Amino acid sequence: MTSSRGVRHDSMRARNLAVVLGELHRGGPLTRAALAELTGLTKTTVSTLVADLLESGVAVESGAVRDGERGRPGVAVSLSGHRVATLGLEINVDYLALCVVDLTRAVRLRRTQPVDSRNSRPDDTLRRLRELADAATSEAERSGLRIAGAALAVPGPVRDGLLCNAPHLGWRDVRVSDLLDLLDLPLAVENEANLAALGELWFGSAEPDFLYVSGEVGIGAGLVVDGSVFRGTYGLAGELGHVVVAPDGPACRCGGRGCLEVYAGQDALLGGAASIADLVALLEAGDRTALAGCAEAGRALGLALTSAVHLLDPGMIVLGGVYAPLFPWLEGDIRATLSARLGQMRRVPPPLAVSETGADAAVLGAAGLVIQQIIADPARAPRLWSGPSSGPR
Amino acid sequence: MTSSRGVRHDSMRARNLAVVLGELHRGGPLTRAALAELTGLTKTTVSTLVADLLESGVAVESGAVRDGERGRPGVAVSLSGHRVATLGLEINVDYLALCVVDLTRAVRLRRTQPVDSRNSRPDDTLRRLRELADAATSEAERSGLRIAGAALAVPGPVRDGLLCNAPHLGWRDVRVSDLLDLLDLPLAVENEANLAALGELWFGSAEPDFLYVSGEVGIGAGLVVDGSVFRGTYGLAGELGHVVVAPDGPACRCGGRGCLEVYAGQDALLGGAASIADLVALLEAGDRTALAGCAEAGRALGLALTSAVHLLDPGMIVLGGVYAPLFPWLEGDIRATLSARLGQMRRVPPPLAVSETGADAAVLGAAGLVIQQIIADPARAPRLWSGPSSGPR
DNA sequence: TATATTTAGTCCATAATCTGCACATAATCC
DNA sequence: GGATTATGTGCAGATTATGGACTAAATATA
Repeated sequence: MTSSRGVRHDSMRARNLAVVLGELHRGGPLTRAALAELTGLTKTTVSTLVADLLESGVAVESGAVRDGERGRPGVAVSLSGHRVATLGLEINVDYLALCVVDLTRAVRLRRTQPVDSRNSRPDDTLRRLRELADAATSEAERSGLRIAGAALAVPGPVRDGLLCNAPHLGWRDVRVSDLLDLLDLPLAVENEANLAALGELWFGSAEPDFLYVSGEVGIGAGLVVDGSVFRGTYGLAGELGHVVVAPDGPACRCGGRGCLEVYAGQDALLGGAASIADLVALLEAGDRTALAGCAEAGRALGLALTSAVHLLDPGMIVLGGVYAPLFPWLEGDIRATLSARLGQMRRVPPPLAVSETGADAAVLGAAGLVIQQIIADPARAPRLWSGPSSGPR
Repeated sequence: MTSSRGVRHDSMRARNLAVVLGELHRGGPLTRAALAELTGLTKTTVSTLVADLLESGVAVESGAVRDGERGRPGVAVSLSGHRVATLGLEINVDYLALCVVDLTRAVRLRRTQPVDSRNSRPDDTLRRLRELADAATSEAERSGLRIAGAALAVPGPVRDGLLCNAPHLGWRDVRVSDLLDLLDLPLAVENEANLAALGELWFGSAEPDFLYVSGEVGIGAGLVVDGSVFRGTYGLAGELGHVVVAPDGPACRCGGRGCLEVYAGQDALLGGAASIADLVALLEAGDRTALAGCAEAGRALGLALTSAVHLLDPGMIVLGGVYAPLFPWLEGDIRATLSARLGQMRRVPPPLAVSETGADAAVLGAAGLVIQQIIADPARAPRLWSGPSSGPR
């Protein structure tokens, strides 16, 4: 809907560069001939584009390829993980996390630092995060990687780079990007649940359509449709935690009543247990109270997900965060509720699965997002085209 | 996420043609100089592109333009409504409808035929619709319009051109497009609520972000974000009617319990009244039962919309269909419920408004959708470039 | 083993399209 | 009436992709 600019020769080339890079990213190593076939460009054009990619170190030739067919073998070209990398950052309630991911989406570095940021001052937390990031950047550069961009996951909705409201941190309207721009990198800021969903997309199940349910202190969800996140109008979509489960239920800290979070948030789940690990131990031991709590949470999740399925139409549902270890005790009730309530509307309810990424889904998704941006428009990535000329020739 | 093809010279030109056309569509009459400014193309390029548009009759020059500034006045160029038009079609439970809309989105023709299609045979209904469409096409062509494409609104979810399930018609898995392709036009098929939302976008409030709530026998909703409809994974998104309002409420025909439709569907609203007009009369007369029914429906809508706001993050909420005439009696309860429940999460709840389009929002949206497709890619519109050569030169 | 066939990748002349500048045009300003 | 300013067009030149010829390197076949 927004105005778009005309295409000139240089943007045509930039686009074709992106198309070639995109195919390399999707299809693993490919010969120039295969790239020509896939993109519809001629072999000549592909050759010149590939030459640019090779020169910049974004791609490498990885030896001859035998198709088992006759004819001259092609030279496989693939993305190079040796030169370009991105930085994923996360601020959460009780830890800071970071990772460095290369162009092939291989994780090159991870760091987690336990920091209790409940009711913290944003400046302090951000300074600490910057120190972490600086150290990681140096380390990455020592191994020949150039950090081309960064993204930050925060536990709350983000609108135009402004963290609107992070209740568990006690932050409100924090312009996070300003405070971190000393990193001298383009920095994207995004909701933790959305980035965790992307983490699951690129580092987990690899299904292109699903709803990632992030069970933390709060409950968020990130919907991925055809490989990209649905953000809604203001980036506030996916607040599964406050979907109405019981109109006259107990009050929720959001001001409503009977929200999902009241029944299935981390605090509700824990009950008497001190931690999720403890809770799992209790469940394994067959503790009545713990089992009943989980069953109630499962039913509540089933109800909220019923509404979510009707409104969002996810391809599948992936449970992550604290729900991952509790999955065996939640699965049955969620599935039963969904099946009963979706009844006539769908032949089968969306499949239900556990997240395949660990606790660091969000940082991974953050780093992966920047990779995606680079693949989508390599010509605009600032640190890609080093040297005297400032872009692909 | 899906593979995309390389850009060649002809696609560069096609894209620029679309960009220019898009600006004309958004910005009313514009001079070539203004177009050059807006698109970033040179005046020369714009001139040649505009020449193509003028020659094909898609655009017209509409006289000199005085900016009040000095300098040579420009010639205003605008979309022409005299040559290209599209056809909007709708099959609903108790009527067939149709409209012809020209490139400027002016409505050139409307037809509605009351037909009770409850438990009908698809073939019969489609044959009747085709007769209507043929007649309208002839009439449009007599006034010099060329129908360049059509879209059809149906009361049920659509997936890949297949009408999956229209409970009120009693249809299931009907390949609607096949049965209508005798029209010899490209035909898109889409859910009634989604198209009604687009109708509201283009022929109503013109806000770029909103959730259109379509109250009919069933309750659907179409979310528009930045001028385009959100469809979910399989095109089933927006089923507001089956969002859970009361987990243990009365059974719904969908198999669930306590769905919104049970409280606020047309049947529930009508209560004893014979029609919506009757109901309005009762409400105006202060009938206790009718008022109580509306209040309950309003509260239920408020609850379902609370969940919808959390999950979809609409810019505003527009009530259409039978809710339009009942708006005065629903507004208060909906607003109160939303405000109370969204409390801490948002500074203000999304604005609530009545639809500005009448009952024919869906047909209008259907015709408008085809217009949008033409604007977005004029080079590919089959009937645009008539004459010996089969495309822009 | 020699030759034909097939496929990969490069070279170069050609074609399509946009740009940049010069220029004619048409209005206002003084 | 001349200076100024802005619009729109013509033409040479730049950029990029194409298409066919050509080289390269493998297998198939005689």
